[in-house]
Amino acid sequence: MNGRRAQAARNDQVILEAARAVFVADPGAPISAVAERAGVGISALYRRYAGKEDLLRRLCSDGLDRYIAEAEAALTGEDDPWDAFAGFVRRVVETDNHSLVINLAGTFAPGEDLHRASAHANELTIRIFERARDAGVLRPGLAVADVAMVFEQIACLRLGDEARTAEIRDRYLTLVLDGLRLPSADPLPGPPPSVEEVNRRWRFE
Amino acid sequence: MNGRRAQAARNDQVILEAARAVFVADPGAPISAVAERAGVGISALYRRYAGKEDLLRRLCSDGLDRYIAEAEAALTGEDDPWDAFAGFVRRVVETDNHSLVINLAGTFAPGEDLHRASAHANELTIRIFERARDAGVLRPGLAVADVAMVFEQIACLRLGDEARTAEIRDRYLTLVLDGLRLPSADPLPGPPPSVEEVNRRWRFE
DNA sequence: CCAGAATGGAATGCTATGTTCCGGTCGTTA
DNA sequence: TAACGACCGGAACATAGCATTCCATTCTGG
Repeated sequence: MNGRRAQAARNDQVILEAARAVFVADPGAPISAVAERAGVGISALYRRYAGKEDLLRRLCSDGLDRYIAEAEAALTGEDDPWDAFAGFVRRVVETDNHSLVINLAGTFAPGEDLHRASAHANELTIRIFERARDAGVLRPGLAVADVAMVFEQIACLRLGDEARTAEIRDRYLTLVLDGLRLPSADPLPGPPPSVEEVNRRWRFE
Repeated sequence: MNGRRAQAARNDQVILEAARAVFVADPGAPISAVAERAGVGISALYRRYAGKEDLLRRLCSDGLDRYIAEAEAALTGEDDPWDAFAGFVRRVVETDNHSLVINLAGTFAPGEDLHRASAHANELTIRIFERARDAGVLRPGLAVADVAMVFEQIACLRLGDEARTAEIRDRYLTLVLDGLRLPSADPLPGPPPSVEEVNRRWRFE
């Protein structure tokens, strides 16, 4: 149970969590900040990842997995289409998932697996969105990609420490969700973002 | 009309505009990017500003002046409290003023004049806000500092080129403003940001 | 025609940061 | 129990990016 092997396994976790925390707070943070936060040396990082880009890819991949898990939960665990939609959005915001994925997009070359995961995430989001739309609880004229933009505009809010930031985000997310749940209101101005527009920020190479 | 003197005067403008454009797009941009965009050499910059920080201060100061001008226009030129409020917010977003001020905050030491201007801007914002609130057109529980957070969450939206970005921002600003104009709705959750919280991001030294 | 303002852009010095390397620690196993 | 090696901390190294300086050159106002 104890021993070098066990510490190494624990470090796997500790390092991932530290990396997540650090890069969510500052996407341009140096590798050394991750090591410091994890309470390990830099070697412990390079033993596990080929380089910074490799770590970033891994974080992003994990982030997508969480997103997918939330989306699946929303599709299977909730009956009311609006509650499923709003709950999903709220949970993604709470876990700060979008901060991570957005901030890191473009800083590394995504692999084939990331593409697939991304496509899957997209598809699930569409299902959640269309279920709500078909139920007639959404403001007219909304598109799936609007959801991504909502994530983005909420994720950029920061105020003081983590707890206060969560509070503030909840505040404005409520505001925005109220604005989305208006079947009788006028459509929003301008063409909605297209999925292609939203995806363009990734570095495809 | 022509000549070295005239070119220099023209360059004053060209450089300021280039700097504004460059730093709005990327707050961490190098000085050389400004020179390139302005089509001048680096010397032309250093002849006018003592250093990067000096230029940033100047940009920020100009930004505040524009903000103040918009605020005063809203207070004197418009009768309806809601129209004054919404129009003001819209114009500030359109000129991308907040992007600049927010992005640059904390990267330089503000001088006494900036403090004064900032206080003035704040005061005008309060007047616009309270006029709308007292007219009963605002959602209950809103605070002045909520306006700053709205600027922030809209300013972080980017999509493709400048024109498309403006469209998208207009789209979500409409969404948010709709959410603010709901006198009968429930108050938003959580304590609103305080002015002090919002100002904390400045580097006071 | 010339003193000097204005400029372009290369040269300089520095900082931040990714990556490598080495000496040390301590389970593990023969 | 003795040596082996996985694992680790962190200093050392190499480099890229950037603010700032410097100087040769251009052009003009008197």
